[in-house]
Amino acid sequence: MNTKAPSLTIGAVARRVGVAIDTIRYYEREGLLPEPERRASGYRSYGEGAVTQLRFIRRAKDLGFTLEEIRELLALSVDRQRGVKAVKRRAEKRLAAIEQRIVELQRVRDGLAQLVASCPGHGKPEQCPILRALSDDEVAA
Amino acid sequence: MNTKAPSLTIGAVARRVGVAIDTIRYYEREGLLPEPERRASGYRSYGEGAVTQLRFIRRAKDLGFTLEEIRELLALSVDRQRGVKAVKRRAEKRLAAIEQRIVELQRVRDGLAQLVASCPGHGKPEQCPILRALSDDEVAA
DNA sequence: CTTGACTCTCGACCTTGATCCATGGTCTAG
DNA sequence: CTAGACCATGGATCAAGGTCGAGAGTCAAG
Repeated sequence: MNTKAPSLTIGAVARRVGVAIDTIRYYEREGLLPEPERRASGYRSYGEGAVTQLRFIRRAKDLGFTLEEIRELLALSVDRQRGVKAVKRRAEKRLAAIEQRIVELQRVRDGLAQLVASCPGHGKPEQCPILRALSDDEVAA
Repeated sequence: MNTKAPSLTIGAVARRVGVAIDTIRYYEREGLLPEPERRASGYRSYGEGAVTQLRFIRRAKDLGFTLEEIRELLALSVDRQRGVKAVKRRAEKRLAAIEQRIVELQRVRDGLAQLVASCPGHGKPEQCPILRALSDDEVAA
């Protein structure tokens, strides 16, 4: 297996994940990343787990989760003491929120798709369905 | 048709559109709304067009456009002929981004749903699939 | 040992999209 | 006329999510 302790510097982690060093320290301050080990010099010393967790954060962020939401997601793994049941409940809550978000996005997508489909892509602005839909308030006048 | 000049105060516009007065002034500063007429007193005086345009901005914002993008859309909508085509392209781009986001969210949802389904909701933390997935790397991709 | 790259902390600053405040003028109903 | 809404400006503040710089210590190569 793997018996060696990798011990990456903050810069190495940053390069691996493709994120700024300052961002890593920022996440640490914000409680999204655990405080890492320190060398005698005070340098932060990370293992592979930190890389994984950081990637998780970036992916979640790319999906539109706020840092606060990500903090919650990560809290699931900290919940060990509070039991599997609590973890499962939180996961279910998260799942429901994600599904809700998908539904909302789909609604937006459908509306926009319809507009795009009905726009010829030329002609006068007054006849562009996209512009009309955006500005019309169906006051019928 | 309509021969009277409506002349709405900023507050009236705000109430109609459902937006804060400060937000209207903010949009004006940011160039999303044209500078309105002024009464002798200095009060801003708006016509129905401003209401329409403000609604446009809010709708576009709800569709996920940034204010910067909306500024562009507004500029384009004034541009006859070429404008419509550009507007459609922007809308298509936005649509693609939204669809991409939905797909990614669905992937996350499926993963999380699977975890939730496979977790008994009791037992030892080490055996909870949710915790294992979050703490280990989720190589599953 | 020296150089250059790297890291530390702390605090200031940035962007977006607003929102709030102070101070003071305006408008309208009674 | 007067009270109570309403509006004006300029600047401060907010929240999120970072980003940057100063000043100082550390590390690895030559």
